[in-house]
Amino acid sequence: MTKHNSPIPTDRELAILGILWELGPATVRQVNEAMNEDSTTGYTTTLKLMQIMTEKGLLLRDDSQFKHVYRPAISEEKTQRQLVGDLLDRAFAGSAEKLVMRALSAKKVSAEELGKIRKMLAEYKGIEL
Amino acid sequence: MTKHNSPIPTDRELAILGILWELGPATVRQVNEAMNEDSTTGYTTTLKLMQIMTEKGLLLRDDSQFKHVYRPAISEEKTQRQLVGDLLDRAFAGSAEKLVMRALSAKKVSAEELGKIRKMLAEYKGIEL
DNA sequence: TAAAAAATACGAAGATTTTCGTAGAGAAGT
DNA sequence: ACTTCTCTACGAAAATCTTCGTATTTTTTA
Repeated sequence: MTKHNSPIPTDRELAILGILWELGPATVRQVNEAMNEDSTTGYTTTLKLMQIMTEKGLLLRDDSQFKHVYRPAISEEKTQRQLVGDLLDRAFAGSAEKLVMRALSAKKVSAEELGKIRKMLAEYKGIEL
Repeated sequence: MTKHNSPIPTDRELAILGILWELGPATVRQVNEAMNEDSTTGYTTTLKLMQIMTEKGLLLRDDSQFKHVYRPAISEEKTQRQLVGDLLDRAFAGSAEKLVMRALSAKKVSAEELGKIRKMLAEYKGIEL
């Protein structure tokens, strides 16, 4: 199994990260309420998860106040790179082309978004040397 | 949590699928040996996993011979679409553009592959309206 | 300031995934 | 035929992930 310097978030962990990416630093209560717009998760469930994530190094906690405030320890960008890199290895034998192709058909991208992607790609200069 | 018509393969399951995509229909022994080029997995572990995958509908089994022969029940393409679609939802709030961007930086794509991707994208006809 | 409300800590149950040992059936070698 | 090797079946341990209940502490409210 692949060993990562920073751990790959699990499913629920990623849900929490997504909420924090959107809200910015937030309390357990805020995260739990955002969570419950979709499914229903007990407050202490969310709390426990966030405590574990803090132990794992996925979140940082400001506990100077009674209501602790959490934020991601790793940037959205890096986490996303990690996740997509992981998927690339595990399901696409490293072929970015195939992954892009599948992404387009998985989601029926609009002509507009397709244009944006083309533009982004045209401007994209490989990795700097 | 999202309910899928065909189940999303777990980590180990995906490893097995990847091997079958590469080898074509194969026995447990063959899969296990391919597996052990990376890590070390006991033979019965691989066997059990493949039996479970068959129950789940991820694999098809030809048991007309003593040595059963397995193959994926779902195409590589569809599985990949499912996986990337799932990641799109879970980590990219549905933005294909961001996912593509991250894929490029996750893997340091060569100039050559970048060219191929641009070409594929230029030829790609979005979903017609 | 006492009762109620809200927050954290923590253990442990439940669910899922992964691994393996053992038993027994079928093939192969001598 | 008999011993050995290989295969499948299957139960269950081990590991991981998710959920929640209870106890305790702090804040708020009446």
